Amino acid sequence: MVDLESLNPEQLEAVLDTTHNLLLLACAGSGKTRTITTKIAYYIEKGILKPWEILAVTFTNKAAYEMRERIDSMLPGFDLSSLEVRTFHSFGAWLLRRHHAEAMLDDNFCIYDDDDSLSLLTTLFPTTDKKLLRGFSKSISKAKDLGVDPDDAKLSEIDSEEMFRMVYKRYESAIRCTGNCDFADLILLPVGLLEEHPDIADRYRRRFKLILVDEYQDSNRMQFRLLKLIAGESSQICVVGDDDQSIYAFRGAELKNILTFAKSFDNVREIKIEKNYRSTGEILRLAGGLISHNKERHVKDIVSATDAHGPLPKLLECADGEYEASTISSIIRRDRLFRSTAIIYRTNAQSLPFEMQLKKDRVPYRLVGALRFYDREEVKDALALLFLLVNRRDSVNFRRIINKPPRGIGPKAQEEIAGYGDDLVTGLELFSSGHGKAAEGAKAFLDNYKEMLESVERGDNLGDVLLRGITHSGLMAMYEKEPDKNVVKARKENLSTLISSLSQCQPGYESLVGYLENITLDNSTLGGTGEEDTESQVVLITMHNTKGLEFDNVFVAGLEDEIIPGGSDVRPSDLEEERRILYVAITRARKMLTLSYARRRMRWGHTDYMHKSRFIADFPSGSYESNVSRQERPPMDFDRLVGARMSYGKRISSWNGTTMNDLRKEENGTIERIELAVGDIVSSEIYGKGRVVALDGDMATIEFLSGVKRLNRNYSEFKMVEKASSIRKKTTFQVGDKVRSAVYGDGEIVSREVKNAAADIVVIRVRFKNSEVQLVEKFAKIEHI
DNA sequence: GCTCTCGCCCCAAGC
DNA sequence: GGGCGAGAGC
Ligand SMILES: Nc1ncnc2c1ncn2[C@@H]1O[C@H](COP(=O)(O)OP(=O)(O)OP(=O)(O)O)[C@@H](O)[C@H]1O
Repeated sequence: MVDLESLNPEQLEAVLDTTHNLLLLACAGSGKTRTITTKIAYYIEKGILKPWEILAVTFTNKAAYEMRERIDSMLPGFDLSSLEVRTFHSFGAWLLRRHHAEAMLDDNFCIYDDDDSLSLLTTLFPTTDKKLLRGFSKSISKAKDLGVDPDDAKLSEIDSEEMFRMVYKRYESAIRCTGNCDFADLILLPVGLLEEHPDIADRYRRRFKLILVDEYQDSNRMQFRLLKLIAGESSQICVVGDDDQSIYAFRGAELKNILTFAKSFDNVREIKIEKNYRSTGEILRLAGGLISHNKERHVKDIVSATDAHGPLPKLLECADGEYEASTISSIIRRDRLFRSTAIIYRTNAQSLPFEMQLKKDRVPYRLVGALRFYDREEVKDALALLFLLVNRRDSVNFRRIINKPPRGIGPKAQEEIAGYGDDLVTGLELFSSGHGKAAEGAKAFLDNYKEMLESVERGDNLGDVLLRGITHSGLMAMYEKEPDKNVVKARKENLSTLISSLSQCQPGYESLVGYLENITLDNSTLGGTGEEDTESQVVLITMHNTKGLEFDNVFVAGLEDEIIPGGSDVRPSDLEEERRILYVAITRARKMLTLSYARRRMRWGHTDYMHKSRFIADFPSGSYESNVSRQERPPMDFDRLVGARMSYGKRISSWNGTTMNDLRKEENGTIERIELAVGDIVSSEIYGKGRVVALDGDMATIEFLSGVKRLNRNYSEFKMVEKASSIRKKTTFQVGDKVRSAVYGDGEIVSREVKNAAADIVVIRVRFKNSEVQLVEKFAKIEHI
């Protein structure tokens, strides 16, 4: 039975309403995803709709998998294979695969990623500045996301470069020649297809009776048009989202879509939820305070539905990036946060110090995204052979692989081959009938190509086909020549991962095409350690990637200007988006939230002096606890600062007008120096509890669980846990004594036994109201009453 | 056409 | 720090 009991009234309404188009505009953690998942399961269980009549669209692949999994577990025994849970792009690919001829694509078209698009541009314009081409590549995808074609008058608003229109035009005709498509085409081409073929559109309109879109605030103009095209008279549309979580403007996301939903569709019912089931009140207060600084938003509250409370969020100031990583790692180890913990940052480049630190400290972790498996050179090379196998017009992959390893077929020869026509394999055959080194190389390449093709058609295991392919082509030998043995090893491991994943596919052509589509759409399907056990590994992830996820413990690192908010051209609208990105990261936390920033950070091989993020000022006062961890900071940072000012010139802009006096004020700041004596038990925010072993002027040597540290008392803050004097003057108890404990309440001593007189280990048993506990007398936190 | 070295410049985030 | 492209020299 699908569980409707635990839903709140609004969620229940959204699940049960079968007659309206629904807009669920609700805050973070309000159970939007849970609602639509339940709705799908409910419709299927009650027989309201068949699985194939439902289409659910998510924003990321991860979200799609999770949603399918949740539905599966709600409906054991149902066959859900015909239920479509996809990202917009994967849905587009699915449509195009079914109607490739009408869309003018190859039977076995593959999808070009951003790199491939850039390669295509490079072959079209070999003499044009690479940086310029990169910009064009971005502009082209932006134009396509907006549905602006090369003849559109508004094109110059996207890219004012004079030659852009011509570049865009030639790119479009070149990609059509390959029979393949790029990411933007996955939305653009289906829109064209359905507009030009009403009969096809009708089929899908009749088929999908319920269409749900998660994270609708991040849909773009073309995705909206696609949604309109597949929404039929009798279909019910249900979109859910949160305008405060719109973080994909850079990809053309338009908040307008969700804010004007009621105008775009008929018979709309809007449901709002302002209750959060995920986080503690403390976390919500901080998050709510932050987002309330955005002007362009629908003001809504975010209040705790469960009234859960927990520790106040913490803000850590760290001397540098490495120190930030080691601090976070030591907190993770100190509090044993190995389960359901994430370290979240703005850019992938920030993951490195965490990877190194966690590896050193033997904390199991999983890196999400980053250098994606299929983006690695050797993997792309090997795949290029396969791409060419399924589509002979794939010029991008042809050029990638034809002269790798070198076989004398340079740019000139490549032009000649391309001159024979779009079918590059036929071109290569014609070329190979000539003479010379290049023709010989072409023959060798063709032999391998044909051998691979035949073995796929024969039904050989696909992994074996690839292994033979990369061996005969000389790719493998080429990688082995690399002088750095570690690189060789890593490459071989990656190739072997690739081969073994391929060998698990069904043999044959069709299955190969499917495999290739899958890996382009979802880069995360392979790679990493292979262990998908996120629950017991610390997850390293970007803010964008965490959308829709949740963790008990969240560290948000790198809260510095020029990281978040990033970039230097801070337009107000960008700033609001940056604030939303941080808001998304913060609202992933269920119980514990720790924010951190570094005062200096290594970037591009030199040290930058950072200023803490301006967003920190947006947090309500008292909503977080700033420990200001100054331990490692040399007392006089100013000399270095002045040096930096002179040598780095404009880079000092990152100080954003902070004056020396501000710094000094901060420097004299809030350290409260407490009296210490040898033997005292103190606690430090960074290192946890420790025992003072020596005092020497300003320096205190303290033994922490993680090791002995020598700290300057002017720059380190401690809390007294237990004075040594009070430890010595410890109380003893007698059987029958009435005692009080902060944890257990009042109780009575029932036994007392000296276990080891020399070490002063005396075990007492105390009976409290609800329990009986055994304690070591000298450590017991109880007192006489 | 291949390979090695020098010097440049680091703008993201995602499908 | 490092990846990458330009250009020299083979
Ligand atoms: N009615 C409810 N009772 C108890 N827990 C709930 C309820 N609704 C949702 N939750 C829990 O709240 C958490 C957040 O739910 P969910 O991920 O569906 O929210 P969301 O609105 O999609 O969040 P976000 O927009 O931040 O990604 C989940 O752990 C979910 O199980």
